[in-house]
Amino acid sequence: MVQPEEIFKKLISHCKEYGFVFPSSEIYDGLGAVYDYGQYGVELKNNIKKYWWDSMTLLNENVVGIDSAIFMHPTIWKASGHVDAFNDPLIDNKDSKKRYRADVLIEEQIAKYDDKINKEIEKAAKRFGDTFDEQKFCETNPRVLENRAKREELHTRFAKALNDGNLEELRQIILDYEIVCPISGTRNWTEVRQFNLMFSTEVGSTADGAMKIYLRPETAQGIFVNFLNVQKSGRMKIPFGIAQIGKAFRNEIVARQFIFRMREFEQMEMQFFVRPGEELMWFEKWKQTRMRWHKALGLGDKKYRFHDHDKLAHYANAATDIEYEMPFGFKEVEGIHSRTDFDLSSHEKYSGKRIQYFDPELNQSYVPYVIETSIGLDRMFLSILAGSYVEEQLEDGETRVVLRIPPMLAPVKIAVLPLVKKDGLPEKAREIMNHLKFDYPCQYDEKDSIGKRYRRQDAIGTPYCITIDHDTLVDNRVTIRFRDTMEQERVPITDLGSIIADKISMKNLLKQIAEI
RNA sequence: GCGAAAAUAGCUCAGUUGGUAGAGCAUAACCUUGCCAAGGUUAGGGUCGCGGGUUCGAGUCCCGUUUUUCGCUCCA
Repeated sequence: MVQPEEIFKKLISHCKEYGFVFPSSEIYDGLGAVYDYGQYGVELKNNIKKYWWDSMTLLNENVVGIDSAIFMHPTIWKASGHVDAFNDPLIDNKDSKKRYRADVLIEEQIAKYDDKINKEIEKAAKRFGDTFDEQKFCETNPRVLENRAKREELHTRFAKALNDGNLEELRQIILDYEIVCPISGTRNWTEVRQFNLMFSTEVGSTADGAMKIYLRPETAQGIFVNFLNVQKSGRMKIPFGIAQIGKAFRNEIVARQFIFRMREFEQMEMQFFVRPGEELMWFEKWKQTRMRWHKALGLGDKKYRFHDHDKLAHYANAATDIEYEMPFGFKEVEGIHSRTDFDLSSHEKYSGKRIQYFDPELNQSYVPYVIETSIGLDRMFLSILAGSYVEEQLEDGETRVVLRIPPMLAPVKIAVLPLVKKDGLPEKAREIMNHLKFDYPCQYDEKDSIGKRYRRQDAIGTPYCITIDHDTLVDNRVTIRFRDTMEQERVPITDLGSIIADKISMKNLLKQIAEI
């Protein structure tokens, strides 16, 4: 029994060896958590995009697409909450391995001085009864004075460090005041780090005129800020959706597990705008629709599950993940969130523009509620490879490595193989390929034995191999060999199109999810 | 970010107490063969992740660093 962990390692090797995924900048030692897609990877990825895009825009009359810029006005990220939510100075205790906000630790220390002072005052108040003069006591009692001075000194230092954004000073304060970890009780601290999720850059050439902008950490905001544009120019009526595929960037501190968590990644998002009060009904509807989309690929229904969120984000009133069983456990591939009117309202507030929809049936205006479906394209890619990669034991004891990629997503659909590279077979093969290549991604191969060529195609997931032999020259029939069963069938060349077209047609896949 | 492990050819790996860099598969050419990783001949490909140190001498020992995997942590 091969461990899932082993399979994952093999899958990563396979991705590199067969041109699906390469580490970025590899000849310069690589760049952490960034990957490039190779010649077959990009085809698979494009096919996944097409499946998603068509399922959104073709199957739903009321869903349209956009492609917004990665650069956006910086205020957008204030409105979305991304700027404020991630500006905390954090510090780790190496013994307990717990992470704290450095400013909170210091504030707690300040509170301790306050406690000490208050205790002195309470004690004195009990002792002196009605004659107790708190102000005078505080001005004369040495212990109170000492604690007050220390508190004041700490507070001044702390305020200055915060103001200057001086992270080293924050750490020094924690060391100087001998602040310990509440759990381990030790002072074994790491550096203080500012966790900023967003990558920033500058627009404008000179330091004076330069404006700090961020690479988008999600594609959703590009849809929200274009809500009015699309609604008005497309004469869209609620409910309707806007779909988008694009890159997003997050400066993850821990980015790992191959392409599962990358710093640069691609999202496929659809924001569906609905009447307030109807959002949970639509949430449920999209939950089912999206799960159907996943399961239609045929990787196995048991590999998918919902994970409903108990703790909801500040903007959501319902949320679930669609998880896929990766070699390293069930992991989120897609998120479906009921985002309420948080985003549009926030943009109304920050932009000063009225972002509302006049509903003729209700005869009133409102800020629409939003159901978001957001899928990580790279994770989807990984789930398909993980679900397709098989090391198969053959009857003769040999093993073959085969990628059982759903045929409509496979990077190469057909391999055209002359049985031998002489006697006019290559010429005949070329002739057949020249007919097929306009409709299907084909690959021609005449090197090595036929068996070896079949295995090479198995390794990149090509569903159909067509072999041209000596008889072909006479009867115009070829052997078609099927990837998954290894079975062969002899068919007329003229039938090839009809045999293959059906099986790799995206249309049939879409029909599957539309009809239910 | 903390801790652990690893890094040698495109891939998987070997490399003896420190003494001139290896295999299998893959790639390319030719011969032979022809339906599931065939055989033969030949060729290309590695400053052993990078930088220091110890040593007469380092792939091998020590330190640092980068990258990857795993555990913990984080993921609005």
